[in-house]
Amino acid sequence: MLDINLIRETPEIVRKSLRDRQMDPAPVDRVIELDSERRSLLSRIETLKNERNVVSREIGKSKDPTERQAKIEAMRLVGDQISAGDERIRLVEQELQSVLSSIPNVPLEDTPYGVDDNENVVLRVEGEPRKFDFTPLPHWDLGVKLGIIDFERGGKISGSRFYILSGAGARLQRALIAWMLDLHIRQGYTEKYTPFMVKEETMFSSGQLPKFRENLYHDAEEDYWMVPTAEVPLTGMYMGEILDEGNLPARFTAYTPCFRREKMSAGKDVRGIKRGHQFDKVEMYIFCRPEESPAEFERMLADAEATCRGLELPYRVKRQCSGDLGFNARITYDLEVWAPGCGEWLEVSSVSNVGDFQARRANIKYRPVEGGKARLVHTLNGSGLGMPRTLISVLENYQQADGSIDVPKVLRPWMGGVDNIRPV
RNA sequence: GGAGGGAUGGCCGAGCGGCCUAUGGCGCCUGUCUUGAAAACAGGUCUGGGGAAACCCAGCGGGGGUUCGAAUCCCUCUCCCUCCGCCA
Repeated sequence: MLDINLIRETPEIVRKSLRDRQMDPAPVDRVIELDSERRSLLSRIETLKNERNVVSREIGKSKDPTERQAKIEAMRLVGDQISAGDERIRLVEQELQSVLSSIPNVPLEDTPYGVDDNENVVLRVEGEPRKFDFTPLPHWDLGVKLGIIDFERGGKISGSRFYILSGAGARLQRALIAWMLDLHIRQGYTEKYTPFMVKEETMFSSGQLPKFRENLYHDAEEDYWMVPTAEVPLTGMYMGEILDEGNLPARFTAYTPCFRREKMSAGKDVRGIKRGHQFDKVEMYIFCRPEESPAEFERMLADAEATCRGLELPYRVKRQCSGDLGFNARITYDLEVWAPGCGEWLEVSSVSNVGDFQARRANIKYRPVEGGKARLVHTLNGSGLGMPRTLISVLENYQQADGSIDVPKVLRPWMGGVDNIRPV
């Protein structure tokens, strides 16, 4: 959520942000109207409340029954006006909240302008794509031939966009998760194991609701929401809290499955395991002081890149253009790894600096050591990395002419001595 | 699932319709005293909103209600604790 003062004082910045994101700037003007209506109602009703408070106290002290009765009558009328006024304020505030919380974060000034993801800017390409002396297979062929991905039975038990990883495939993914978590711990993050189902309030805090309702799984009976990313419980941990400055920056890493309905991407990426309703991800998340968030952002990018380097996968770094930038983010870098079998760059990580946007919504502050008012923290999130796509890239990059797959060196300690996956 | 007990400021804890405009203690900050520290004493110490300011409004787990007036009474929900049952 944006600071209402930003909209009051410099609405043009927010209008431009919406236009750059290919959105209608009209909500900005609605916010301004509602805000001024709210303030004029407030000053009127609060005056009445003050009167009632003062007179009620007099009633308590008054000994004269006639005077008492007259004041009670008068205050009954004032009370009616207050109730009516409070109701109007409630409606105005409700709409204000709803409009305000639908406005996305303002991109950093140097964000490249672009209409959609086709205009994201490639900043760097790292690593040499491997030269094959045979035609590399896509993972859906490799997986089936090796007996490590079972698409048919995945579909049988759960429907489309589900699969079963089997034997060395399942173990390889588990090795990736364990290795990544340990890497992030060495990089200074604290591991968290969180609930995978959360309350509605938690979804709202991290900005998933109300905007992305369509993409979430929800248990109506118990009102549980299935997390679409670990960002949700990690943000939620501290909602409504004031943190000690001494604990900042606070860096966390978490493995969670992620559940997404993928309604918006119907028909896209249906082949293979690139886009499922359930996938695993290791996430990084940082709470920090506002002035250190740019440096933490660069650090997080480096930490995410270290996973690609460790796996020796060729990858490239892209900066999201204005039209592709996520709702919460001021700046986002995407990491894409090369998958030689399907011939694509696969997005395995998005690293974002969210500024105080999520913190305002979730009401997460810190108390400066030197005292004074609590200030909003800045939050950053980044995948480190998304599992199925990393797995795809590992399978496709490490495939051998004989159809087997070499296990990347860093993963071997988790593979029980297996360094090459062969057909079963 | 059943029975009972709780939820009040950073923490502990009083408060049971109007001297609560939230007592007291601990912690923390500032001052006095001291070479310095401790102790003692004095003052301060929550969040959000409105206002140029003075100041005002709201908040005692969440939501609703009764009343001129609610931390306090009523309804409801959530969470925590104890015991019983069931269970990976």
